[in-house]
Amino acid sequence: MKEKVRFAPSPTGPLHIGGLKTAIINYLYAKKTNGDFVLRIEDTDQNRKVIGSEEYILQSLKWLNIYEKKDDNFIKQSDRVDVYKKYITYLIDYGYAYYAFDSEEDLGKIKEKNKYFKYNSSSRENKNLVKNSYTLKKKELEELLKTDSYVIRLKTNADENIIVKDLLRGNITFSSNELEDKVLIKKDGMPTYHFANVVDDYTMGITTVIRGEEWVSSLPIHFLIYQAFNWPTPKFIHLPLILSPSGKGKLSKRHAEEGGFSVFPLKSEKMNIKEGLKESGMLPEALINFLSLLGWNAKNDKEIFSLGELEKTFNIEGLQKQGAAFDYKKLLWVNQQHFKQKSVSQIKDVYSEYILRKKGNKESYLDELIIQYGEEKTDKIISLIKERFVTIKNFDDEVEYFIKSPTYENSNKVITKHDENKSICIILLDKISYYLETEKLTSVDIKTFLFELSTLAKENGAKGFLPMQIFRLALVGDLKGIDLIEIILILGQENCKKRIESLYSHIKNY
RNA sequence: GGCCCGUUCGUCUAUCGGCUAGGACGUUAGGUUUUCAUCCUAGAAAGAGGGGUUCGAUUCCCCUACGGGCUACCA
Repeated sequence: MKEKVRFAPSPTGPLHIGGLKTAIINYLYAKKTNGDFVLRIEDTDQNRKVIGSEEYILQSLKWLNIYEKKDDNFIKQSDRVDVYKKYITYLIDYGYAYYAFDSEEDLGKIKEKNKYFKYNSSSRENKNLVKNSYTLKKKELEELLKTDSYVIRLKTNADENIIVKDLLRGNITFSSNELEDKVLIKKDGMPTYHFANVVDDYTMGITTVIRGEEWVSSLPIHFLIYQAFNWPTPKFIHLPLILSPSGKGKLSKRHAEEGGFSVFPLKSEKMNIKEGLKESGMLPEALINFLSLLGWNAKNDKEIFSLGELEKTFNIEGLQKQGAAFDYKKLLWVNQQHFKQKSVSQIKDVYSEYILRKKGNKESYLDELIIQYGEEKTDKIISLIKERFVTIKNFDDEVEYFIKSPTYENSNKVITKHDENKSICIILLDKISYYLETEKLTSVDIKTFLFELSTLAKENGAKGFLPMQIFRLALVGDLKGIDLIEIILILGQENCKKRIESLYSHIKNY
């Protein structure tokens, strides 16, 4: 039978890496088994809905390149209320579910008196405690049903062992006495997660349910619903949770807001996330790579995978049982590795998209480079700097000194106010200036010249690398950046001359 | 508190009873690079504790401890 899996987020906020990981594993499982991957929006709680988050989820998955909405791969629970109504009728008619009229206040009071109160076989028929199909007289019941102010609960039996198989964890045994008669249909007529989930998974033909570990405890409830309908259960895989970077507790929405663990920014009346992983410069393929390896491994030492490689290599056997802490530094490293594999034109695409999202395409250093240096030289620059990227944010830093004349705030790193030091620096700057006037720049030529300068510096009691430092300082404004000779060649004679003069006048005023 | 799940370097993990416990991130020390980044080499760093089973347990079983999840008319 063809496999079919689903990713079923609720639109209550941004997609953060926990949800992302579940989505990715579902996707990989579908790919590996040649099955289908569908999205289901679980929006049965109208109160917690955050406007914009459904669109947000769609965008995130599209950005990751693992899902695009079509007619046959998308479902929304709020559109299916009639379906749930139809199925709940069956459960009522056959005695698997019943009406209950206890208000939330009533139940609160009961729990206040008895901390260990459970709404199940132990209390269901207690007339002094609860109001439901079992405790009310027929007439009373019919009257109350007219008010529409009731919930429908699942009827659980006493003293049963419920054994459910999880593909990762094996058989898990629950005692029905520990369960409660969970609400299936809420007072507002909407189904709860438990009910909608089972009905949907069955009617959609889901073969394997892959979801987070937080659902293990409601597994027996779901199992009982399948049993009541006499439906076959799908296979279950409960993925370990992603822990907060400290390793304590699962990653929460709070972390998403504070730590940038969501995909995009999201602004709504309920939350304001300013920066997502995308804005922080992550590549989608790197994020997928990193998240897949958080709780899964290919039983070898390979760390860097393309999406295609993951699709081929993924298997259930490599899935981990214990929770894994989110390690931002390792994500950065994975991101860097992916950048190294990018071509120049890919880098340009990534940057353009990044800057468009960030600044609405204003202040694009890529555009600026092309204006100042032309396509060919721009490509040359990118090929030289891309090795150095950890995130796409590095683009601006690496390129800035090609675009703007440097300020010399950091000149004291090389040139001190000591007369001796200052005077040799001035001599060297003079030499460089003269050289730039007279010589034509070629790589070999510059090398020879720098070697001569080095000798000169040493003769004057300075370090041999001082000329390089001064030259770099003049061009870059700091002791950083790509190979000096490359910088000289890219900037060209005129630019170099200007910057040398500029540094010259700067230190004269020391 | 109850129920369920889990437990190998700081972190992610390998090991399917033979271990001098391997790799990766991070970290430390060197080296390459005129600089920064990269890169290279080396180092420190772990099977929670106690019982079994076994010739032999990180590996299998039990107990304890610790961590996590759930305990809503939220998902």
